Amino acid sequence: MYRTRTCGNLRLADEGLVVTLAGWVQKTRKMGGMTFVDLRDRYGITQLVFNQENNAELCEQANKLGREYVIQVTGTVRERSSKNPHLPTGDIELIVSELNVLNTAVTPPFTIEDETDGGDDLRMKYRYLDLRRSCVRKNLELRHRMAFEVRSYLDKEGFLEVETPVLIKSTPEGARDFVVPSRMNPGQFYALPQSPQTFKQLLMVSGFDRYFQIVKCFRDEDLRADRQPEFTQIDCEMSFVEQEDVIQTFEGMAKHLFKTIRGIEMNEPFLRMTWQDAMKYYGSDKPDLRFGMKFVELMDVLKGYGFSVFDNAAYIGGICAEGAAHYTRKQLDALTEFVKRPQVGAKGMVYARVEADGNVKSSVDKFYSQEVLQQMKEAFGAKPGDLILILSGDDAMKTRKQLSELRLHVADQLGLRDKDKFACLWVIDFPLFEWSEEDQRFYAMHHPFTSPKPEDIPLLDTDPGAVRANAYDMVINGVEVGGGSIRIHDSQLQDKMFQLLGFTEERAQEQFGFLMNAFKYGAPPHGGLAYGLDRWVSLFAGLDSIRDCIAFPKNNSGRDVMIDAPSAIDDAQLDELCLKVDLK
RNA sequence: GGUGCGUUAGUUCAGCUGGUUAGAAUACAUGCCUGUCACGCAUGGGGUCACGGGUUCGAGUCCCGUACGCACCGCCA
Repeated sequence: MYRTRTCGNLRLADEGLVVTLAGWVQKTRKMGGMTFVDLRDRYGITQLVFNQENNAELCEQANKLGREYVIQVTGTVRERSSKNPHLPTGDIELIVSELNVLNTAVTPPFTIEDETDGGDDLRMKYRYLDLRRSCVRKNLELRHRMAFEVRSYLDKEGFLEVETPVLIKSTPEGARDFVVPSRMNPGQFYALPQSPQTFKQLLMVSGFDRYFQIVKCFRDEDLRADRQPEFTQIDCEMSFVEQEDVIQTFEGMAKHLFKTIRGIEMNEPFLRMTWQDAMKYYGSDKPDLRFGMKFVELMDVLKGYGFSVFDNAAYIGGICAEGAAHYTRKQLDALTEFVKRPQVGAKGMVYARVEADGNVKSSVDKFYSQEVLQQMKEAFGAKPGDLILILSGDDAMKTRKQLSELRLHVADQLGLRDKDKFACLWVIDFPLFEWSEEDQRFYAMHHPFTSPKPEDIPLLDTDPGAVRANAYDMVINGVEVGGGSIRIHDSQLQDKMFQLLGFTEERAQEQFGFLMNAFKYGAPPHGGLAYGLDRWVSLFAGLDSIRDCIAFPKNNSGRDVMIDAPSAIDDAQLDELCLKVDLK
């Protein structure tokens, strides 16, 4: 037996016990006559003591230990004379009587401590060392516990976990596919699933009724802090349900997670907001509701006073930052620079302070009387000490998105995005279609299997852009943690959808014939949802990037810098697959 | 495809308007130290200043390009 206890669980009550521990040398502190060694394993850190007086030879051995040596020690648990309140095991130490070096280690490239000196790049290259750090390990432990609670909740609700294939068929809609060449079918390719969407719908046709799967999905698109090329979804589907049933079931799961993982009881139903309102009041389909700063439209108030920027605008809107009138000219100029960055794209920003006497002082005073400015103040319900920020533009949707960026930026500056505060929201009634100027056609906003709201079905022929979908997203703190829809289960309606999306009958048959055929054999009404596990975990862990809750993530350009993938393959492999690489 | 920031010791960084031998902290090595836990003290080794080109009497520093990293826009049904 390599060990009888772990480095995390010895306490004062264990005093006098003779135990054997095994782990990694975190640090040695040589005091001359005595040496302290911090021994680390997955469970914690235990201090080992070697004393020259007791055993000179052993102490000499301990002095030769390097960082990250793997050792096994046997010794007696003793109460410390000077305790360390920062460690759970800080009341005790191990008086070592036997030391066995199981393996040596070269000096690691960064310190393996919570406050590491290593940069992200280096940590990813040596991820196996990074994962020894307790703060990273804790994220994976949290991930495990969350996945466990998800299974526990869904099992109790009667869901079955069913695995669906990873080698499937490429579809042109949506994200780019990762593809895998087939050796046995030369010139043909599998695609990795962007989601198990069609399979879970087929399972509904098969009568499985309640399905879920914690499953890897793949999208070959550019990455972000919250986007990896392979990511994990909690994918769910239910039969004989309406939107309300799905929302209730998965709001229940969210509450279960908040309760079991974070100890937060959420008794109130989550807020719901239509997509229209989300865009109108927050300029985003995933508004962060931890704070206010709801948009106020100012077309009626500020138009027609000779300020040409506003007079020619298709949209004028603003936000009110409570108590932010202390912003200096320099800070306001920086905000203007922020909105003028190409990533935001506004032309400029107008600001107005509400002063102590209630008067409004704005950057465009010469165009507006105090009377008009007071009307504006009323529109916001602004108080003395508040700061009003206004954007305008000739494209209402674009301007709202810019205002949304500004809102989030100001909230960050004012410290309003508290990671321990959670604002949960359902965004509902998404549009069914999105018009693409570039391709001059409609695309499905969610996916082509999303059903329209029954009352909007007549609009399919007259005004497809106005059709609302039975689709819903769950948004927490401005993060889209999941989304879903009630699906089309009628093959004729599905035909019509493909038609509107510009599919010829042949192509629809070729791409999705298997699903449409299945629907002819008695498809039940069904719908579902998929949660993003990585986003849920990083939200609960308070992380800025989902990378830190993934054991072996990809970097910004989709590379695994540890194993150095992707990589070229040799000619024999290419020949076998009948492939030729032509790097232009 | 685009924008911004960055690349200097094992690591994290400083290095101003170009000017002797490129620094600090930490890590590492050696020695001292019997209650440390960010131990302390002393000494020491450690650099292709990412790469290529240009400007200049002279480039870590200025300019152009490339590569890589991070964040973002486009993209992500």
